[in-house]
Amino acid sequence: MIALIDGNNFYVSCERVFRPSLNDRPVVVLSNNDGCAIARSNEAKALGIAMGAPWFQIRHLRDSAGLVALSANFELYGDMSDRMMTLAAGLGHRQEIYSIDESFIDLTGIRGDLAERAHKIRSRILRWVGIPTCIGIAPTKTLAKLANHIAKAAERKPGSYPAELAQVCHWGQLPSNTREALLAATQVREIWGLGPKLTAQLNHIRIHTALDLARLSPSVARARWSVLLEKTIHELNGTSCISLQDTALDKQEIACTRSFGHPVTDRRELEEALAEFASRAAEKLRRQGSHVNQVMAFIRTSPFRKNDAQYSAYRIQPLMEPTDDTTRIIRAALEVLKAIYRPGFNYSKAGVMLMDLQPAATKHLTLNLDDELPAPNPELMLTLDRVNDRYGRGKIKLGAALAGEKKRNWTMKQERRTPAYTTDWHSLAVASR
DNA sequence: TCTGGGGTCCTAGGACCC
DNA sequence: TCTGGGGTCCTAGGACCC
Repeated sequence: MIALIDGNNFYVSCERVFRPSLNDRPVVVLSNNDGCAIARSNEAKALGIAMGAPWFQIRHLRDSAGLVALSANFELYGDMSDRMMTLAAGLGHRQEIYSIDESFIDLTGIRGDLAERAHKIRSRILRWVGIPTCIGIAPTKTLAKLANHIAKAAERKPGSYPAELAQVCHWGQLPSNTREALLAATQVREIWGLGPKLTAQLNHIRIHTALDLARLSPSVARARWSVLLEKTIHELNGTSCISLQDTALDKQEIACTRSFGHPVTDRRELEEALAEFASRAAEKLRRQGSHVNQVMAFIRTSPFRKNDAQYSAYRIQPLMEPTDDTTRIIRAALEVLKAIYRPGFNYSKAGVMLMDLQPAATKHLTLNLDDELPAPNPELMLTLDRVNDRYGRGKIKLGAALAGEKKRNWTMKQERRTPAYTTDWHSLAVASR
């Protein structure tokens, strides 16, 4: 059996731990730039706020419905996630951390009543970390996701599901007619791995529910669509095809991309933004212990500004030799900008991606293949990372990423950010007497 | 006025080989 | 009129995830 445990409305729940006054109120957490809602409390969902709803479209609910909006505070969420995951691991012997708020846990070899055990872990996480969770238990990952989905729905809408399914749903314990009824009540779109495109195509051949899909021939699914859909069908029928991945693999690519707080036209400003993104990406690269062979950079206008002329371009810059040196990575990103920049556009977004990564250890000899480049400087990079780890991100930067005299239109808007309660001494909550 | 960011996997098709 | 067959590797783009 496999369990899927995840935090309910995770970002909102993290904020509520430190601001209990947000309980029972409609709350959303906004994406970078305060652009759109990326987490919603149950009360906010009840107001009809969709995932990804632009803030300017729902802002009126502040006055009419008491909606509270907060800027995303990823430092806080990451730390709360670590605490939650550590306790969740107690469910079984192996854990796959699937996202910031979800993990799969292998329950093989665990004796006793699994649902009871899940309830215990759940209340421990609630008590010690303050995050409410739901748990699905099933023989495959796809069914565990589905069971988790049911556990949440049963908690949120008590009338429409059997009460014992709320919070913890143990698929394996359900009678087969109940399982069938639940599959029939689940829309195809809600199944893990089925997005809008596949859903539309399946609906077209009159497959609407999880039960319909479970009855589709796997080989037909493979021939007409792909091996992914074939696996999903097997998984819905209880045959495990997607294994637990309990050791985190190195990233195959590393990206840093941002939308700008205001439109940017100036080339100098784009240079500054790309240099900053390249630096951030290089830090992630060194933390993973990898070297990069190709640097991709892009700039684009906003497709939402219908009256603006549109332009979007990217290019991949191969490096002379694999490196983790910020200076070289910035240089490559700026080479790309030189090639793709066109004046006269309102740029709204840019980014740097590091592709074709390899472990740093496999590089045996260093050739200085390009005389014009300064030699890589590992000591400088080490110092840079140490200082920034200790005193906060971006305290020291290389010249290209420094602000010019101009105002920085490209920086993010974050007007409603809460403090980093758990990772910054100066932001600790104070208990007053 | 105002619409996120960071990933993975699969497939089709082209280049190239003998 | 009619112009092989089979294989590998790589890449761009699509679809999906949270």
